[in-house]
Amino acid sequence: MPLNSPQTRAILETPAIPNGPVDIALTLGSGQVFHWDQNPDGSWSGLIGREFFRIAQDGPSLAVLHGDPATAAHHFSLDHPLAEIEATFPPEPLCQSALAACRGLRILRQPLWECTATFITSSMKQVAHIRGMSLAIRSKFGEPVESSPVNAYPSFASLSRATERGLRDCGLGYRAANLLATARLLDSGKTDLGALAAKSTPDLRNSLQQLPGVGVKVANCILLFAYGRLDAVPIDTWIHRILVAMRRGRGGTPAQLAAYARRRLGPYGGYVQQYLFHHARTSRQKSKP
DNA sequence: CGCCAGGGTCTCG
DNA sequence: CGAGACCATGGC
Repeated sequence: MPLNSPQTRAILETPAIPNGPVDIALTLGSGQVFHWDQNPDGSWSGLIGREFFRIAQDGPSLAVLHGDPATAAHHFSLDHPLAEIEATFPPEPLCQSALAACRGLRILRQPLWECTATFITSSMKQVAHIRGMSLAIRSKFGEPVESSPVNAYPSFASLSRATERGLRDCGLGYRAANLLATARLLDSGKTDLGALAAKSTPDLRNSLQQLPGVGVKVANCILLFAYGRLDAVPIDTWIHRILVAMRRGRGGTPAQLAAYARRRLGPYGGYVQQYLFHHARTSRQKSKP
């Protein structure tokens, strides 16, 4: 069945064109989210929360073949003004080449708990490993979703009833205790991730860092990928190296590099960071400087 | 085998 | 505040 047939094609109510293009492969493959699968026909299957979606690239926009188009448009942030965002990219060659390579990559709006949990498991793990842990946790603790091969990510209430051993069996290692402790803290009601959204970015960052397993880097990932704080810049090993290169080899303390990133990457620093991260990871040559 | 991966936490100056 | 040790796991 061709993607363009009227029967299988559901055009988004809100065209993406006015806000710039969206590239689904770049967006889903850039290490923000870890459970989507590409089908033989090129379309992508995955869950947004507890709903199953099948989505294909359709020119500069998306064709939602299964699922609610409005939910997809919100998740893929089709309202982000991409042309305006691109215009804020710094003139540095590193930033401009990343921009040229990643046009259409959008920062997703992920469910708060799901994003928090997956990035708690992400520390000192490669992207492929994070995906493996996400799928294992979904399979072992998550609930099945109609027509989806992948289970929904388990709620914190559900995970709070898990055991550290059960989570270690999903490959989490020492991260298992952190994920379990955070699930139980949220289940106690002492912290409400949704209510935290009213806070300023610095206050929200501090609140997130109270969760076991959430330091400044993971907090910035949650700020960027779930709370839509587009100026938040997660500094992992890749971005650290890039920032040092932009400073012509001059290193510095984490606080100094964070200040430099905030000053140099601008109001959409999270976007710049994501383009730099994905471009560096996908264009690494066999020879390194 | 050694090294690295989207780090956090604790301890000690 | 800043630096170091330690924490598991898997791929290359």
